[in-house]
Amino acid sequence: MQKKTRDAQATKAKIIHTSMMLFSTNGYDATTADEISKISGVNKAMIFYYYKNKVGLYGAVLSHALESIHDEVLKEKEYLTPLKDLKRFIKTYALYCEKHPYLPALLLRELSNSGAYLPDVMFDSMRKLFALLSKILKEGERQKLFHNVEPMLIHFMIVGTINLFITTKPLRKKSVELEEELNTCCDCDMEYIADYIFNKVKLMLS
Amino acid sequence: MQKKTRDAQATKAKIIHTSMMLFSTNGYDATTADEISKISGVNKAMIFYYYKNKVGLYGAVLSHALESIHDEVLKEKEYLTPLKDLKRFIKTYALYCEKHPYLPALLLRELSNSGAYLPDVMFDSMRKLFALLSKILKEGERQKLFHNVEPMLIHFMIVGTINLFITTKPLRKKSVELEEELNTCCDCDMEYIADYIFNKVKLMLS
Amino acid sequence: MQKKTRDAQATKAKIIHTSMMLFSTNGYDATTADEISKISGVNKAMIFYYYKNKVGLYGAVLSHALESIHDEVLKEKEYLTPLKDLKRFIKTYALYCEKHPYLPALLLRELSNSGAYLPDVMFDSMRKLFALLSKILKEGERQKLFHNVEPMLIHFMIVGTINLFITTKPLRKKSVELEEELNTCCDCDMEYIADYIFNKVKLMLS
Amino acid sequence: MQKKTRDAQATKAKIIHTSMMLFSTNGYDATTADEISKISGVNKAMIFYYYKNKVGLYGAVLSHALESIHDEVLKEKEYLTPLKDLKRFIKTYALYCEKHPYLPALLLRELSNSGAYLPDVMFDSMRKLFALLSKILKEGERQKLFHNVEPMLIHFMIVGTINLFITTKPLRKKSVELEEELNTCCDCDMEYIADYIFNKVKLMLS
DNA sequence: CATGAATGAGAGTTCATTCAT
DNA sequence: AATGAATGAACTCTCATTCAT
Repeated sequence: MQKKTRDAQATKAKIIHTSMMLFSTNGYDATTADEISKISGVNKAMIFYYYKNKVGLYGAVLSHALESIHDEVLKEKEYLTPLKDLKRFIKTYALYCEKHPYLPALLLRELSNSGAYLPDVMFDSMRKLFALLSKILKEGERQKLFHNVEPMLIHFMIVGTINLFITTKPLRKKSVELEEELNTCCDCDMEYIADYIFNKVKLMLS
Repeated sequence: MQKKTRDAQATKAKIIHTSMMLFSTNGYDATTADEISKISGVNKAMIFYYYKNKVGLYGAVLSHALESIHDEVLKEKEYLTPLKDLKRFIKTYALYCEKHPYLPALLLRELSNSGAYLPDVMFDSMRKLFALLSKILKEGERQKLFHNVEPMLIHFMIVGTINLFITTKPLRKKSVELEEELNTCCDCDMEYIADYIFNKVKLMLS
Repeated sequence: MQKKTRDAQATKAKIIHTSMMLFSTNGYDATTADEISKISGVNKAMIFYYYKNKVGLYGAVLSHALESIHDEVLKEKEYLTPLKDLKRFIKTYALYCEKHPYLPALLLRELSNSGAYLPDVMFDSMRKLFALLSKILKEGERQKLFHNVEPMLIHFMIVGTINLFITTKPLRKKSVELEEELNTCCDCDMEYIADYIFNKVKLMLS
Repeated sequence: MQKKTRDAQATKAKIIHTSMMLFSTNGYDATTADEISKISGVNKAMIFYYYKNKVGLYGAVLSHALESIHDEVLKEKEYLTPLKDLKRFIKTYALYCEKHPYLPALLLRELSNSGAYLPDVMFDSMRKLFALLSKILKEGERQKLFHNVEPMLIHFMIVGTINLFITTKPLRKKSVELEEELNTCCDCDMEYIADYIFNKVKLMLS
């Protein structure tokens, strides 16, 4: 009869995790409080008790999802060589996305709205991420290692590729089943992807 | 009061164009028949009269948006050199997206759902697009012009960059206002982008 | 099978009349759209279709209730003698309230809120009513017929008495049943009330 | 965090005073336990701990508000002359209402419901009040001091005027701002009102 | 073809009330 | 006595969809 948890932390965690899953798979609008409640096993009213309203919940979910990105991707305070920094950037972001597959989906969804309702926490994270890469690239340029750098586009190449790679996983599988000739990199693992991207970016900046 | 146009084609066109705008800016769920009706000036019931239901309307909108991609991007039947084909591919896709800015938004939205409800017409177009690039790249590999090609990833680099570039336009503007140091390629034009991408891809495949 | 009325006027009328009854007997908050729908036989959504939201409905109900007050009470354009005008004022207001017993209840309810949310239409009506009496009283004063006039208080005496008389009807009945000695004017009719008030006011202003 | 007062009387008092304020300004339905809790600083559950449910709380609030009316208005056991008694009645009631401005609001609100849910404690107080006036008037009639007395209506004139005067205070101010010509007795003080009413009632009963 | 009225199934949110500590 | 967590029943409002004209 340990059903009545009376444990605020546990309840909040259940709400957040269920919501993150539903928001990223079904989108904001198609995710209902009823569904979150049913799947998480938490009374519907608790969602509003803790997060005020649906928008508040969404913000909390994003905050939670982005929380670790600062620790994992942006933590590196000591800079090495631009090349090593670049490699680390790509690898960390790729692995981070693999570990939090909800993030790319949420990101693309927001962008599909032109970021009209993009919560601040997400906007900030995106900017910091870009600022970090930008700094690395500029330092490389200064050291004559990188040439003809357009940071924004390089950034899009890296994160665009990784995001698409993750969000299209089911589609690529489906595609392969239909026509085996197409090589959709279905079984590639993340390490490989990150290395491949790094090598290509290195080449294109040489 | 004499609004009774009685012109099926005109009515359908109004519905499709209004819907395309609303779907791509607000998303599927947040777009209501009432809104489409009010903005387009077409009676709400007509939407269902012509397109059966909301999903049907969405499919029609996508069909319409993708209609031209076949003519414009995939039409090229005669192949030149792989390099020229690659350049043409990138340029045509970029310009196509600029001409139909709704498309990238709709695409990202669908992908953010892992393409779970991706309409067939869209899935097919995406596959054909990839198949075309794939063919070009393989021919280049056969001719020893391109090396170490992973078509899927190259594809993602190209279309991911272009899609992000278009959908992030408002965000990049906003970002610049906040911090002028960051170069977000705010004033780059599409021709420049396409050329830049082509050159970088050429470099990375050499 | 004449059930589907498809008659906007009839539907609106059903909504308004049912709402007026419920608002005045149960108050704004305790009146639910479900109840209005069930009692009126009109689909719940139609309430919002026609009146946008609950506040809109309430406003419409008030407008409707007050509509006639201008015709009946305020219509008199030609002034006779102050005494005759005063008598007419009291009588018309009293009979109007008897004919629209919802009005006094709605009025008291709004006032119990200090008129914080008093809709404009109601505020205006109240002011016009007072302005009319004020004019009559001042003219009487000018003709030395009335003495020591404090228009606002005279106004309160008249409408306060009538309003209380109408809204306390059930209570007075109940009171009589408990203790027969108290004379609560239970069977007084409106004509008598109006005459009584007029005579007393005449006396007090002499 | 050391808010645990553990002082039942103080807690109850906080609840009652906050509730009285909220009930009279926002009405029964629009007053929520959450709001009472937040404003009073008392934990929400304590409201139900002490007063069982919302109706119980409301009853307690009314009891509290009416408690003093017996002491202040009804206490006079020794009767003087009818005229002096009448004057005292009006004055005491007027001053009492000024001291407890919540009461008139609560009263009007209940009456706007036709007293359907009027708590017994309030009903009794109202009856006792009327009984007192009734007795005074009858005695005056017996002594041939008052003529043509309809006690209920006289009662309504007195309390109706005072109640309206108090509850319409904000409205009268607002009205004056709009149209300065109307004299809404905005700055009249209670003593003046009570005297005016008494004089007018004396005149009308002569 | 076209229109406005009508419908029913939710969706988000609120709130009185209870429970466990 | 006091607290924060939990609950379930409403309630307002929305929206895809259908009907009658």
